[in-house]
Amino acid sequence: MIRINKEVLDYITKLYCAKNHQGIEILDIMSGQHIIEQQSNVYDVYIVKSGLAKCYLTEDTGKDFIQEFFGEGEVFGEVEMFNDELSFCTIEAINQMEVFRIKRNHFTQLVETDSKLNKLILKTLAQKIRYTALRHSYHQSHPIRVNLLRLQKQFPNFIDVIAKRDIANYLGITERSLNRNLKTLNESKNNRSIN
Amino acid sequence: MIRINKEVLDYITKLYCAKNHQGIEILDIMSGQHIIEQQSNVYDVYIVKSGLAKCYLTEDTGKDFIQEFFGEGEVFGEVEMFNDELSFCTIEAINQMEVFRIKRNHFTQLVETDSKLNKLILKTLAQKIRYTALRHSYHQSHPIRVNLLRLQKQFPNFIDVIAKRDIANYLGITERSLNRNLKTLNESKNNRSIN
DNA sequence: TTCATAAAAGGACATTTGTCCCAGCATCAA
DNA sequence: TTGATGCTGGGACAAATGTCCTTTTATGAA
Repeated sequence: MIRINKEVLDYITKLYCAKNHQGIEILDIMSGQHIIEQQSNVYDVYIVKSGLAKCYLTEDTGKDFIQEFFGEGEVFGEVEMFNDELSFCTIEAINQMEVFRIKRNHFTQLVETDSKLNKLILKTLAQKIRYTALRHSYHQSHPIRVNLLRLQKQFPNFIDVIAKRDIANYLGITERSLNRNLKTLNESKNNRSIN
Repeated sequence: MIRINKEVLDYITKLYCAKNHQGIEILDIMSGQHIIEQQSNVYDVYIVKSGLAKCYLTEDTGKDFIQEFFGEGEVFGEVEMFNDELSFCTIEAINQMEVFRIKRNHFTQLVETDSKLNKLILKTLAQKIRYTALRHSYHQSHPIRVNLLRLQKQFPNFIDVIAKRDIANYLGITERSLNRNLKTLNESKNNRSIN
């Protein structure tokens, strides 16, 4: 649900300092701001320094589907770069953020010349494939209630950090359905503590 | 649904010939054979030369979730390699296949030294991220009927090539539900042709 | 404060999907 | 032939989810 990548964060931070900020800038992002817009060109690669963003696609039905929540060290914009296509998702800050920004050409050059970064990016992409596969499979194969319990176990306070609508869009369900399940979860929890 | 990657197929075929088969072998795979097994070590990277495989995860509930169908040029085993983890899915031939097999160490070395292959693999990984994101979003945001129409448009004969059970597992629904939707689709088609 | 707006919660009903089960049909071996 | 087995399609009912709508509770701006 909330992805972080400490390895990348450390490496980019090191690069940022070592090269005396050349080619890498830090941006402040307000909550609600769109860093990347669906169906538009992407000219830079970003790495989350602090704060939280949601990555979502808007369908022709008007429904939003949240792919992931990006925390520290998560990279975005790189998929569009390697594919050389328009962005397939929107990246929106859900609180105050700081991000590293690296221009496309500069990032390409870094990946070509810095073999450690090259490996790190290969690994990062592979991780993205792995965890989205695992998550989608789990969501499809388990009832909503079980998915909520799983989130609760992994991120005990997710319900406070992330808006209900976003949680519903992440699970691919309606808010109504989410509420129903949360209610029955709490009821069964209370019943257990009474008995 | 059925992924192919001509660019990779061409490049690997070229490598296979140029290096006089060194480090790359071709394997014959029978229908039904498991090339990679979930939760086990992966010692090689594979590229589909011909035939079709399904890539699926089996959940603790016993349900299978099909990630994708791999056709010519699709790469697998590389995600596990870059992550250095056990396989998260099973790759099973659904008809007679031929695959290229490259040993892990050799593939690592190729990716490090052959900058064209390096770029190709980066692109391949990025494509996997992109199309799975698009597909899952579409599936979650549209009713089954619309998803079937979409498959029908993209792969007119998918219903003949792929078993019903596999289609259901790909869409994350039961066979019963798949049948119902297929039936109403055909009925509305017949009604249109009558009027 | 007050008003406007958004977020959260849930009632009522329609629709969809899942579960369980059975019938029909083909295949194959005894 | 006969019986066993597996595959497919679909009926009937239960359960889950979506849709629509109302009420309440924050939240923020004027």
